[in-house]
Amino acid sequence: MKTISVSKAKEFAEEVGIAFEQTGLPRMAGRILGWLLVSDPPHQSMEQLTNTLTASKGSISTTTRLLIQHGLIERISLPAVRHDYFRLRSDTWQHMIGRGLTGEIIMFRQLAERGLGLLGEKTTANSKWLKEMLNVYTFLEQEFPALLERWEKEHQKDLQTVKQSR
Amino acid sequence: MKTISVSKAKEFAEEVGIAFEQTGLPRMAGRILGWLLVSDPPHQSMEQLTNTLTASKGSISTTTRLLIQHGLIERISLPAVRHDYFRLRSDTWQHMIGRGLTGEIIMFRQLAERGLGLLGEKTTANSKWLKEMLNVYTFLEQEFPALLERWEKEHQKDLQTVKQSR
DNA sequence: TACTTTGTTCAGTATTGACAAAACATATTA
DNA sequence: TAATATGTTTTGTCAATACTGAACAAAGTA
Repeated sequence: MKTISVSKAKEFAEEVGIAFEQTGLPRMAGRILGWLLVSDPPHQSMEQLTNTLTASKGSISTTTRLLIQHGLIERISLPAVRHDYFRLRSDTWQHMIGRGLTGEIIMFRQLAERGLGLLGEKTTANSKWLKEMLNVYTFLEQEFPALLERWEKEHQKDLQTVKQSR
Repeated sequence: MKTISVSKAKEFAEEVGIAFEQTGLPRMAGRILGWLLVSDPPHQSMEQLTNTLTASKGSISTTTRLLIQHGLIERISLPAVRHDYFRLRSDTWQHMIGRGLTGEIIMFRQLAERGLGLLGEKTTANSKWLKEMLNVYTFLEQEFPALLERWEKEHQKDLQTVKQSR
């Protein structure tokens, strides 16, 4: 029976921190997510978070609120327990994808529109370029959700397979 | 005949700057891209860039090099002209997509793998979650290029339509 | 060879933003 | 009401980094 190494888990939390920093969230947000991804149990109190991540209460408090607003984690409370716990939401990856990928697609589609609006009716090398950009991102904006739906369907099958193999 | 407003174009460059900042590039990189998207002519000298963006030579020099490395712009030189020009590459949007969307997909797929590696064989609430995450991002990593190829095919058709309508 | 034009590199500055620490607020138990 | 536990908000500090400005390099012109 292999027990998970806490120090390795902390390293992992740091890595996730770096990764999420690249997506625009504060590093601490990624650290919390990273830890919640591998912590046992999957729900952790604020005290546990401050200890394992060696961060201040204030930082954890602010960042957990941010993550809750983004729909990535949720606060849970147990009866007869003073403090709350945080855990990943079951649909966190949907939100991650929506915030990152879908958000970027929409942003660039809007930029292309604005740029074309500036150029007006004139057809220049630039307008040709911008039209192509608008074209791609509009396409992605339509097709990307369809792609995710396709995954969900295939995923349903996977789950059934898992059930059968029990 | 509507002439493009320079001040509006500068505003646009600033907006693109903000947008690209969110994707991890320096703001100045986005400003340059934004200006090149609407400037007339589509190729601009370093002096023109320093003037319109009110930025220092050094900043433009450093940032154009960065953009060239990323494959987003290219340096062009005209015969009998001392200075060089910069312009968008025709395949810039492919690089934008690759850097942003594809990169993010790969990054998160790798994170899920690392997390699962940490948990080992144990099946917990977390491992179930991570497996799902790995599942989605692996799916996206495979299907996203296919999606782009599909666009390119449909795009070929568009171009032919344009030719016919001339 | 001097001079000008063009572009790069580097040192210093300024700005941004994440974080810690402490003050503050709220609620629970005694 | 006092005392304790829990969580939030705010203020200040520090670090990262984009940017400016100046020194420097290279290459073309007189």
